Amino acid sequence: MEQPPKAPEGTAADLIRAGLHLFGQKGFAATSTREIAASAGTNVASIAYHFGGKDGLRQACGAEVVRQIGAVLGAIDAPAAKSADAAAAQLELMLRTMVRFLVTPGDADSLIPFMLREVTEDGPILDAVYSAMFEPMHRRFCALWSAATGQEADSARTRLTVFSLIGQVLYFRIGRPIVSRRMNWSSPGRAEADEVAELLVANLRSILERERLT
Amino acid sequence: MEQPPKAPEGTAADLIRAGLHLFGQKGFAATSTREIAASAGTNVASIAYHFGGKDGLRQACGAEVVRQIGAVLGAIDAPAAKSADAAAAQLELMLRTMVRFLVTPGDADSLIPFMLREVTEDGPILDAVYSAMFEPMHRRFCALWSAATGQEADSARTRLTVFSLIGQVLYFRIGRPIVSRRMNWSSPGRAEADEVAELLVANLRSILERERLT
DNA sequence: GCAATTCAATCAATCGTTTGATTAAATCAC
DNA sequence: GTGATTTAATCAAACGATTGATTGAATTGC
Repeated sequence: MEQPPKAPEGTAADLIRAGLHLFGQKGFAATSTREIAASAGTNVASIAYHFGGKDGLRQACGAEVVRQIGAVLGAIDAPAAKSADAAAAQLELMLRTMVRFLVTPGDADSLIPFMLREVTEDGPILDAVYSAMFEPMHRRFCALWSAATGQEADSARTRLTVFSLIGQVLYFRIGRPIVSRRMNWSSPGRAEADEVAELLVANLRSILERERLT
Repeated sequence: MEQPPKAPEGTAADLIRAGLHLFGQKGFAATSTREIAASAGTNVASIAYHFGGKDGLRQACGAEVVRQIGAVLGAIDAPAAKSADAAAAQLELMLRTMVRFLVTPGDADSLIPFMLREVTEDGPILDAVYSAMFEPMHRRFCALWSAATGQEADSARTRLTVFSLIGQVLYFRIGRPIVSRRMNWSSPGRAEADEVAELLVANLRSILERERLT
């Protein structure tokens, strides 16, 4: 039986929280260990004690991202859809969940900037997060797409189409500073997230209808 | 008459080139002035002499991005499309151009990581680049969309739809490390870019058909 | 009492910037 | 035209500040 990794607690957890926030906001190199310690309400030496050093804390932050996202993902882990329509409905639900999670300010505010930086860095953290998170998530999406359209689940076309669907969602988070300016959003809330979600679901339906093998 | 801003030359240009490359690759804070100077084949003091300091070089890099992208954009600046079909064709062309420019390795290799970091940073550089580049580009896209569908050009729906189209393209660049892993691309070349372009054009057509007011 | 943590203090290394000297080209006075 | 002077540009060297890491003592929880 697969045990869910335990959540850190105490000073270690405080340091990870501070690290996720500051690394995501200012970048790894631009964040000093003293700043992290101050934000966590502890001493600099705690970083070396708990994680072996600044790089160790970075790794721990990556693991914490995997853990948290895994918890959210595991909650909506549904059994394989029986019919094409059920699969399509499940795709829509996943899309809405993603949009709400990504666009609405909340828990993800620390996770996403951190991960975004790790992706552009393309370092060792990304390797771990990719195989633990991105790939399984993408595979599940592809399987649903296959069930909904009748297309091959691991054809290049299917994989790219799924990326194009995910890309639509992610851009509204990654490019949030730009989108907010253009839309005159001071800060995207629930209403704005729903507006985006409705549009992206409509896009999903249009693309899905085209790809569907009748 | 609007004069195109002149391209820097000499040591200043070398420093900007090195700055774009290193800032984009490792981040602003993680790049030392000595490293930049060495990469540009000059002395550290040149940075302060030409740009007033490290921050000045960062600004100059932002201006250079605007200049280069502006040059590419100005070249394909077409007159307003006459018919809906012509507008749709022009949208497809712009999409293909964007995909090829973004996905294929080349000149944009330094520009995009740099801009991506500036966007996540949401600093003063982004303000300048947004009004000089992102907004005009987005407006033109919206106008074309309006001409192709009959929708209102500056409705929230239109603006969001255009973002969703741009998002599809950008994700294939931003998430390139992830996409490449999943697609087993060692490095995306012309063939891969065309494959992506064809898919995204097909998506464009599907969405456009739905939004078209008959 | 003892092991686990946290602390203030300190370390060498590196950071961005400044300095004064040096060079070659441009400008000036005549 | 020509020698004197100024300017633009680059350089090695050094500046104070800050970095991540380490140390040994103090503190905590049991």
